[in-house]
Amino acid sequence: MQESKTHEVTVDIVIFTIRRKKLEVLLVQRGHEPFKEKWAIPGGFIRLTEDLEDAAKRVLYERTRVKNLYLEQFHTFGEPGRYPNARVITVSYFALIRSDDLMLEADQDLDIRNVNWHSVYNLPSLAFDHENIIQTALKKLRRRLEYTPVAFQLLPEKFTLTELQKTYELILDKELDKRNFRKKVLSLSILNEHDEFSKTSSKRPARLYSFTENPFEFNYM
Amino acid sequence: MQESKTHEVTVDIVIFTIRRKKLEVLLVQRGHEPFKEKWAIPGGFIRLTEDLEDAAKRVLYERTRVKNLYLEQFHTFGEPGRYPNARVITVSYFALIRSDDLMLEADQDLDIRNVNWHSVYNLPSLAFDHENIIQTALKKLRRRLEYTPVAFQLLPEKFTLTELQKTYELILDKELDKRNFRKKVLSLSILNEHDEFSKTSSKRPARLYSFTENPFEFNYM
DNA sequence: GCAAAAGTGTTCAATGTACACCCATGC
DNA sequence: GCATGGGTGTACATTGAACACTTTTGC
Repeated sequence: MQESKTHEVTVDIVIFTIRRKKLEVLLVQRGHEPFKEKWAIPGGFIRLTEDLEDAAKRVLYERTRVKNLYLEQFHTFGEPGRYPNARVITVSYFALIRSDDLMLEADQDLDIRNVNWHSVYNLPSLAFDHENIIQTALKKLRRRLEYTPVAFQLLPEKFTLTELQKTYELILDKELDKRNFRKKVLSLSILNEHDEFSKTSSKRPARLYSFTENPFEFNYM
Repeated sequence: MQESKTHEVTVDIVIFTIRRKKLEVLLVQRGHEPFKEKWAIPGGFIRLTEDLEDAAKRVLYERTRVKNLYLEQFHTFGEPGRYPNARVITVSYFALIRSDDLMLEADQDLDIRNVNWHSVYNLPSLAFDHENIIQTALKKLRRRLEYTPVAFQLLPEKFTLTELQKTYELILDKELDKRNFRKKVLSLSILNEHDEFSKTSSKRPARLYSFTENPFEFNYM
């Protein structure tokens, strides 16, 4: 048998956010071969004494300066041909990041020259098998949405029901009925109703809600 | 950063079957340290040019002489402390194997001295984090059962509805209503009704059914 | 006062759940 | 003829899906 020590192991992360009323993923433009100048999802090698999830958090932090977000391992990709001239196995995670956390980004001395958000429904040509990884992440995210109200991870602390519905619609890529959606989500007893109203819309103010649960209790596997 | 090449990568497989009217998993008793004499799930190193799933199939074949069964990657475990004195990341699969395929086992010159089936609800003390891996596999299997009639993978080509129901009950660890179960499963249009009847029971013969679909089309992710 | 988004209920269909008795056979 | 597992249907509750108008505010 060949020695196992010639494998390399990375984490790659599909980072989703809602931005400009679209579901977007964070991509990095590669500065070197292979796939120079192609876009790729953020990733990095796992340190020897580092937990997989910690490695994912670290890579994420390096790219976005965001901590404590929703992170879920969804698949490990390791076809021998997926990486040119090396055997690289990648443990893949997807992350959900709130748009208001993202606002902090500009305050940091982050090098964002070659980092950009792209609509998940209109991706550029991607390096490696990253197209497949993103599509797989999206499928898993949609399925996860059936079980847990994970969309809250993409919203600010307080949000309107319309914002919540739009988030579902962007993830599922289909329109939902407003009355049915509200009835359903209110019946789940996961929302706090506030006496505050959104003034961002220039029309009738919308009631604000927040989420009742600890977001990290959604740990189905 | 430390060099990634000191990681070792394995596949581990939780192999389920229905045996002696129980849901059982295949365990191997370790012959050497660490965890000498403890039971463990089958596993092995991934070869450098080998796909992850092919590695899982190979390990499975080495242990059971069974090919072409249901195999699904469910999680990758890599806590730094999970393996003593080494960093071993394991890509874990669960497999479903038919009891009639298993009958072939005795015909082979397989070394089964330190291999045995154990009820998943009554496991011995296990090596490494394998207890956790098995429990995680069971959760995933149960969830998968909600989507796909994957229990067919555990049954012979032709089976009775009672056998199918028992399989569901063993996986879910709860009793199901006979009339509701039959109504549901017959409404799915996934069964061929045969004019043959089971004679194994010493009472009224039960009609035999088979599965209509290619079992490997259930490739949700 | 009108444009725009917020907010609100009912009807119907489909699905899930609870529940008990007769049937065909082997012995 | 009786013990054993096979086989069957109905009533009710829950959930999901379709569908349109009034309210509140900014301008």
